[in-house]
Amino acid sequence: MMLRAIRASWKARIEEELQKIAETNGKVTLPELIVQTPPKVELGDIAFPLFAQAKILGMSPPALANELKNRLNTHELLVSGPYLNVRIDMSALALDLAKAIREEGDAYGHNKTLAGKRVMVEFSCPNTNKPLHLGHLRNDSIGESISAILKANGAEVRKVNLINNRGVHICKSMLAYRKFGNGETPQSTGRKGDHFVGDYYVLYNRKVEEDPSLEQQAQAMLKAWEDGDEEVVALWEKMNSWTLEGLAQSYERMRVSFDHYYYESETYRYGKDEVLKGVEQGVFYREADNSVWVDLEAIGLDKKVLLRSDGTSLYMTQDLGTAIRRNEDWPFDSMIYVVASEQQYHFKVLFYTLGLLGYPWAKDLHHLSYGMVNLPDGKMKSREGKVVDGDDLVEELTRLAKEEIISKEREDLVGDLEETSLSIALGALNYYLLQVSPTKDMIFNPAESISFNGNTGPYLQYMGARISSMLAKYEKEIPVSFDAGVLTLEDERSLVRQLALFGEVVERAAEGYDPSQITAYLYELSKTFSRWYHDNPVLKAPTPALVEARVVLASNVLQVLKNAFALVGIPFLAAM
RNA sequence: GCGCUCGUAGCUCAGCUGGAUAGAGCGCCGGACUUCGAAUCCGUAGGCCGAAGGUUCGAAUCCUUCCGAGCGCGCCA
Repeated sequence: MMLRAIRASWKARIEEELQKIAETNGKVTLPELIVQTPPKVELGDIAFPLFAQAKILGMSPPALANELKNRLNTHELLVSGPYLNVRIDMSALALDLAKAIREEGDAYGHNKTLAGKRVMVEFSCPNTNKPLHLGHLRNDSIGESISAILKANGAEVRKVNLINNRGVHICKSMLAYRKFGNGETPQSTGRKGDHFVGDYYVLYNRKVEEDPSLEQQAQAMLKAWEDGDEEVVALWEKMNSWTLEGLAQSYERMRVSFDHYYYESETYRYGKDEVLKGVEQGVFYREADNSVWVDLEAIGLDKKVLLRSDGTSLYMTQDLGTAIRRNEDWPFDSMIYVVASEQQYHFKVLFYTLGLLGYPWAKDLHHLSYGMVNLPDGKMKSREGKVVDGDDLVEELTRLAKEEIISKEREDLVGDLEETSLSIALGALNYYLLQVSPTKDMIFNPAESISFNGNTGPYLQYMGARISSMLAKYEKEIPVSFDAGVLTLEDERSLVRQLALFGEVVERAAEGYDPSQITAYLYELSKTFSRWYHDNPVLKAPTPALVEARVVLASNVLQVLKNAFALVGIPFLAAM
């Protein structure tokens, strides 16, 4: 029986007993028991605070706790002040746990709460006028992680990327290139395509300060693009492909992938018909100047325009259309937009407006809003080129990881030096970005992010590598049956308990759309393990029974580390 | 001005959705490698949880007000 079932059964037992006490006191209903985990292992494994029940029964909580313990009369219960705690039979749990982990393997900790649900996750959504920067990296980390977490909860997930390849900002880099490019190409300069195009975007922003007329020229270029001007469209296609090639390389290196791409150059046409239908349905209204509006008073907001007076569409219009189109392409039960918090208003309006149009799935749309990434000395400014470039950052982290491996003389141990260094870099980066709750703004401290010591991704990877290395020295198969009764240390108890809790953490992470639940869990588990492993021999434990039991425990920790790594983009390494 | 989000150790962050003495990492100081990998482990110091009220047996967590920060509030995307 696993921890959850054990808790439920104790809860039922104690509630039943409470009910008996209540009846003798002439009371009928008591509030449901709260189930908690005690802060320290010495206090047991399950805690039931009795404040509310004691109050109704007119007893002090400690008295009630003692009364319950006496009535139930088992050594597993202990009273700690106002709490009635259970110290469960850890060896039984350890056996069940080992069996479950052995049978489920990479799927241990997964569940079926979202089985049969189709969830679309949109993330990344880069512009084609510049390379990925740190902000995109946070977006990508969260997008990949939440997708993995939802899958682990049984959902069928479709990851989609919407490429913003259209608009006046795209024309700015095109304009600068046409004026100052001299026919250079990524090939001729050896510059990665997205950076090449990005350079011209920065150049535009510099030049426009001297020559404000560039603004109008960019607008004119956009008009020409929309009118299908051959020369402009050709330039657009050329520069777009440069950027997209560069982005594809970055995604591959950062292990980010998508099931489907949408392009704004197509989606920008969507939505107009839907808005017009809304006018017919009477959920939107038309002003005298012919513009179309939606009234948002019902959700405490003002009014929002959906079609311009000249009949052309807006950002909101196309997002309406795109959402509808996507649901036709791949009917989903819910959809998650991983987009920075600055667009909260937009999504609030979008979801509400889709509801007005009568789409039942509108209530299942979710904006996974995440905070800004700032630098210790302030904001990033992409127009000024004051950004932490994604490729550069990964490059630098990889270089430092490589140096570390070399200085420790582990080149032979790790096999592929490049690959291992990159894995460590990505582990460091993803962990750094995901350990912060998504809703919060965060400060990215370059000096700190490249540290591989302390509460970092590489620390976790190192634990995985050490366990792997130790188990490789164990000559025999990992035992299938063992005597769990010899695992008597508090840390061993704590490890078993934490491993058993993993599934609930996976659920919580999905419910809250919060990968930081997983990173926090990982650190706790690793910390407990490393202390235990530091203090206690495994292969050289004093008795064969203890060796077996500890080997099983270590291999269980290893499996759970791997499973959790997969949810937060930390590559597993058998050696590093 | 209005709306949303957020104020926790010097710095960067947790805090299991209202419960036990508020925890980590970094940094500081001090310990542990003839021992399964020291990218490790252990210890010391460091807090009026932005402030004041309120609800509650019980508040970092919920409510109100104030202070401070970020982001929104275009027929831009």
